[in-house]
Amino acid sequence: MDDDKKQKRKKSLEAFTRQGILDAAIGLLTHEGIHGLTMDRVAMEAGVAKGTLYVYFKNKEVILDAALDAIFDPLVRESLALLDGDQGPDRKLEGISLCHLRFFDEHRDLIRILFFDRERMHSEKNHYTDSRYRTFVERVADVLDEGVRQGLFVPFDSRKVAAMFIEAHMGMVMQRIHDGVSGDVEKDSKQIIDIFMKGLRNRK
Amino acid sequence: MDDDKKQKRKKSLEAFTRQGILDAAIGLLTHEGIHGLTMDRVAMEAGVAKGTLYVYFKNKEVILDAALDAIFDPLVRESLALLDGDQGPDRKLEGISLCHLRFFDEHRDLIRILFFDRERMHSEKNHYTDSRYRTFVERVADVLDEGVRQGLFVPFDSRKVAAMFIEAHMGMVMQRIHDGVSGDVEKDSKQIIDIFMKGLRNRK
Amino acid sequence: MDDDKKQKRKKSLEAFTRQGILDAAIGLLTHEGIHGLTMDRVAMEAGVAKGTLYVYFKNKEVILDAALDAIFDPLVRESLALLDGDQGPDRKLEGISLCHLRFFDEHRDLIRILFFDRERMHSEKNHYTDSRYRTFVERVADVLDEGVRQGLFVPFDSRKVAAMFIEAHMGMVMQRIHDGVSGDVEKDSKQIIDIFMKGLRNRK
Amino acid sequence: MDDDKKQKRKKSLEAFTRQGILDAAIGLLTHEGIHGLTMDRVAMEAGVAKGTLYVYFKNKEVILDAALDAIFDPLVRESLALLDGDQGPDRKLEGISLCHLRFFDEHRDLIRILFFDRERMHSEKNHYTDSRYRTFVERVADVLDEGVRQGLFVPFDSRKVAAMFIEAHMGMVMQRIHDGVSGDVEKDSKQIIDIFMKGLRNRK
DNA sequence: GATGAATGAGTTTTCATTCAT
DNA sequence: TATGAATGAAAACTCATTCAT
Repeated sequence: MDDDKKQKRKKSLEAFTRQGILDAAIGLLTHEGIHGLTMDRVAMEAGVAKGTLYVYFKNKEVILDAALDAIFDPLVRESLALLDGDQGPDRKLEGISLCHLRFFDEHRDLIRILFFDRERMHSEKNHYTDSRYRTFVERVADVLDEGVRQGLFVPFDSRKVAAMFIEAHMGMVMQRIHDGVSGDVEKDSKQIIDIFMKGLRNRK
Repeated sequence: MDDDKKQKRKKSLEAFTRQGILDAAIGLLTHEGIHGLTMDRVAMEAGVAKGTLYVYFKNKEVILDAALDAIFDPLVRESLALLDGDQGPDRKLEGISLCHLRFFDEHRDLIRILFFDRERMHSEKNHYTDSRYRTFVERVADVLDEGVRQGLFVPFDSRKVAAMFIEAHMGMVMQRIHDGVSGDVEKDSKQIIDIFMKGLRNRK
Repeated sequence: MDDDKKQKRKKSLEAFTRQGILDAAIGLLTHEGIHGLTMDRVAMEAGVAKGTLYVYFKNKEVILDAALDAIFDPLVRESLALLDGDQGPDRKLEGISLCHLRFFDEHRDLIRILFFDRERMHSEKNHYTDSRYRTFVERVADVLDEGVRQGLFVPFDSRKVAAMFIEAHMGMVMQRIHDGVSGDVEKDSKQIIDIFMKGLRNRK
Repeated sequence: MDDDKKQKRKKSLEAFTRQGILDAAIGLLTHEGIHGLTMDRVAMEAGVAKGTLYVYFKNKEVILDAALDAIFDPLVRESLALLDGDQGPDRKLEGISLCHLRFFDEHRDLIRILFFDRERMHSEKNHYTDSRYRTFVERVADVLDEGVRQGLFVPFDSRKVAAMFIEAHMGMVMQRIHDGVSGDVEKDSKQIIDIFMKGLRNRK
């Protein structure tokens, strides 16, 4: 029992340090960008020695991946909750649209990380990295398919359209950032939804 | 006349080396990505000494910029020709759509460069870099505005929609690449156009 | 207590490496001049990796500065001790004279470093560098002023004369080096003091 | 005779180019300092090709030397004229003092070059460089000796005192520059002369 | 003689990773 | 487990000099 306790304590302590490192990485990533993420800075920010990083993570790549996962976790979580919900496909898409626009509106620093992620994503060696994005496309495609099945939409290659839908949001976000506009997310979301709904809707 | 000839020869020789360096940079960029673009590699690939690079280009940044310009030149050229043409807005958008899909279909390696460019684009220090993209957005927005003026489209924030339109293509391209599908660009282009046309069309 | 010991050991070890680097820099500086001071050479001479230099010093500039400080530290220390002493102004000047001549007699290699320092000193960007020299001029000027106040000297622009006094020593040192004479510092010092005392003395 | 003319023409042309290169080097040296003197810049400034520099001068070192000679030529010339004149030793020293102070007052940019020269001067490999300075010391020493012979001064090691005398001027100049004072050279010259005259004067 | 394209050794700096303690 | 001193490969950039034309 004592051993059990000890082990538990140890584990929680371990998790604590691990999380501290991750938090440091996330902070660096969001506030200073990809180039701010050096092992030195992470260690310093996390308040541990450089060597310790390698106790918890195999190498920088792994830290980066974990950090990206953690960063986008809220968005992914909210999106999946929506997609798994019991609303109709159209309402689900609206929800997705809104939460994406909101997320990047609040975390505009993340945009350049997202694009960095894309860069890695499409490099041969990092094929595995795109899992986040891929699953998301699949899930959105599922919703579209459901819409088609319900006779709401005309038939189409749902994954391609899903990708378009998602990227269209990125275009909107970038334009918003460029314009320096932050508020009124709803209107912009409505614009996107409007186009895609009209564009896909099955008119009897 | 002799002098004229000489000068011509010299100039062409100069241009030759310059082009060789640029070609090396382009090759590296497309096949190995941004991180493959080191001055050492460029020099090696171009078959010149490292110092020679600095005779023709002030620094790495300039080479990178020139390479990106050269890479996207055909696309930019074709796009602008279309946009400047005298077709109706709808035909122009169709043309743009098709030539983008075709370009990235043939140069799929370039996708990750494009995203890298995006990354730079949104980093504070390189604000100016996005000129390529920005002007393109503006031009597409102009076409959309023309469509609105002609009563073809309902009114909307043309720049936001333009950004969406362009990005939707990127989504489509990425999905095509993921699917390993290359042919049948027309169909996919039609899909995009279909959505946006229906989505924006003024229904009397 | 164990911890205390450990920390002490660690600190001394750290100081050891740091000093080793500094010694290497000093050696290079004195024996090969400014142009011998490359990071490669310093690392090699200190028996550490190049990267290690940057663990202990931010950049080359800092190493150079630290090395110059270390080199001139004995002279500065002795001079300031003299200047802060409670002897009369005339005895203080004699002391300064003697210790300067002695110092450069023993470290004649350093002369050219001194001049390098001067060179930096008067280059626009390194205005701040001359602090070593400037404070010294000020201090000597203070002594001269004291002499004036005591009625020992006639009034004059003390800082200008201080600069002259110091530089006159440099002239003497250079001439001694040229002549290949090393001994009999006292006599030469007396010569300088003689001129300046007679030159400045208030005759009744 | 034709050949003779041709040769003359050639020679004068040659001298012309040579001088142009030298002028460029001098301009660079005075306005941008030692570090501004790159072969590229010299060639550009002189309006010749880089290779041409090597037709007229063996290497950079030679250009530098020639440039320094040219820069200090007016000062050297005036000084030697004074020293060779038929005034008394005291008047000669006064003249030297004044023309030095004036020279550096007008060409304060040159100070840092002078010190750079010093640095080279005392580096083993460039022993020969100090000839300018050495001869000057010798000449001043001659004047001092003359003064001793005339019973004007007490006996002393004239070369050491000559070096002191010259360096004292450098100290004065540096202090003047530091103070940002430019005018009233005469007063400062008088100060130096006053000290050395009283210091060396034979009082019956 | 004049050119200027090309060179390449040499310089500073960064940073992920290792390893003895 | 945790440390952090040490590493060294890799990167960008400079510039005096050479040499074919």
